[in-house]
Amino acid sequence: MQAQSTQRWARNANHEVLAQAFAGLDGLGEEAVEILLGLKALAPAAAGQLILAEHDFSRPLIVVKGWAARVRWLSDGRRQIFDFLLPGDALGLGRGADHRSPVAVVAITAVHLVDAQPVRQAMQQQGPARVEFIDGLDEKARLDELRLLNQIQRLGRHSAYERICHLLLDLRERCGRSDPAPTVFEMPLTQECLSDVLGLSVVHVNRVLQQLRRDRLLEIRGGFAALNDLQALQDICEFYGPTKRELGSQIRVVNGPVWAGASRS
Amino acid sequence: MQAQSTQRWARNANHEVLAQAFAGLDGLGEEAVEILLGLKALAPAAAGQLILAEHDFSRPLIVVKGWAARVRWLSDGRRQIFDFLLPGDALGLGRGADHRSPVAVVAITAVHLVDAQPVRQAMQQQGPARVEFIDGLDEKARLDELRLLNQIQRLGRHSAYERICHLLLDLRERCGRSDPAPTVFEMPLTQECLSDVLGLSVVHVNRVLQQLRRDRLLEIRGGFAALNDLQALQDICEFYGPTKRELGSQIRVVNGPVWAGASRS
DNA sequence: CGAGTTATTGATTGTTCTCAAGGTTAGTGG
DNA sequence: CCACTAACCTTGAGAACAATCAATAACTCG
Repeated sequence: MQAQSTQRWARNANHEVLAQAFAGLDGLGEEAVEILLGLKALAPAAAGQLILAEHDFSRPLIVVKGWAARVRWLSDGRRQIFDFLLPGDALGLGRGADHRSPVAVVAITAVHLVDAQPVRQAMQQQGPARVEFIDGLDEKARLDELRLLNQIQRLGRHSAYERICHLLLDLRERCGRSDPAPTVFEMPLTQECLSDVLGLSVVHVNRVLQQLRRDRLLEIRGGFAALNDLQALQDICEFYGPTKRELGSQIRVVNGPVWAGASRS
Repeated sequence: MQAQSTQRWARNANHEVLAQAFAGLDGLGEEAVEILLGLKALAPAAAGQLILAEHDFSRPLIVVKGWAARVRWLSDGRRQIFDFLLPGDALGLGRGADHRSPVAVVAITAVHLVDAQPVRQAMQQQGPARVEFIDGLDEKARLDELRLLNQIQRLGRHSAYERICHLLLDLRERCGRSDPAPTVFEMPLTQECLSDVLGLSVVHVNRVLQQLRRDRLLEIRGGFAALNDLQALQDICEFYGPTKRELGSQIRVVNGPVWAGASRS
């Protein structure tokens, strides 16, 4: 009974969400989609619950609903959030031997998960789904890396003001799957969460948010974020999402020196 | 003649360095090693030269000698270094379609590179080397991600003093392949470089380095770093390298709440 | 309504940045 | 061998940004 109902639930889930874990529907064929639709839901994690502890073996999972955070604690209580897992983000789908997670994963809102073990199995066997999954994960891994790189840029070289703009532009792209992404979207992060992603104190986040509100750039209230002036926001923090695909020329291996005088810090 | 001499150079290169690009020799068989030994050297990049521009298509490369940095510039000249490429680190070996690099790559010292295109080809064909390369890259990707996560922790929640300790412990593990890694190792980064990885000003890096020297913890001079008290350094910044494999229990998907009162920021 | 979480405010302290100058070192050509 | 140059490192003073401490207000949910 229970197993059946959770399975039915997964079947009813929008399979587009699951396909996001492989960077979209494009590359997935009949068999792969069938595997995804067969994935079984796990018991939902309530807000605040630990989904995976640091150093634990990670089981393959895909988030279908809710927000989770990848996080680490220092011994004195300082906390760093590395990034967020949103619907369509996966965990532990690497193809190597079982490994331990370098970070903990915690539910921010209630989080619905499906067990992605069948996907891993399909990737270890021959079949059309194997290559599709591997390629999809590869593309997804590129997006994940880009997100970590953007996070490093925020923390390393952005002011508090810029950090908040940059993060919210980033989240906007991930929240709104519509095209163009909406300027108002659901964003359940508290100021405490924001402070832990952005490496700031809660108090300072609060003050900078007020400043941004006064500047009529963005507003966070009641679990929603509203970006009022996208162009201004982008100019402030030089945000370029994964869609920045203009520029760039031919393959170039070695050019002139570029190092000198480049630092402003 | 030229092609022959560059090829001979690559053949003479320690093939253990190349195998590092796949997380070591363990998983590599006869065929894979043969492919690695056949890789052709490219013209070396001088210190300061651009190896790959941001948004350019990246060609598969492996560093066999020297240090490079993955870096981005903001329009006002601020610079962020994301991480370093050391001998045995690869670039553009993802298996997906050709893609543009999200960051620039710049030589810090003179850098010797080999063209890893044959590796990519081997990964697209059937054969024993295919799986070995894919598995090796997978493991390597995990180490790369760990490095980015550590970098985020440094920038987000560490003081300047802790950042420097943490980075140097990290670099030590990567520089000394011997076991245990030596306490003195070659480390060609200038204080300007350090400031751009660590999100600090050059002046402040200089002052904190002096403090660390006075505290007899570490010393950087003449292209070498000396870590005088590993235990103290590790205690200061809670550094855990990729070898931290103790702890951790069984697979655990959902536990009690852990969120409350966790923030110290 | 009441308890707990989340947001806001003020005052103060501290870390880190900026600007500006001087010193050191290593390499180069005469 | 020495003057010269260009990186690189060091130092001081002042300012800006963000953290901390402490308290109060607003919201949320049962």
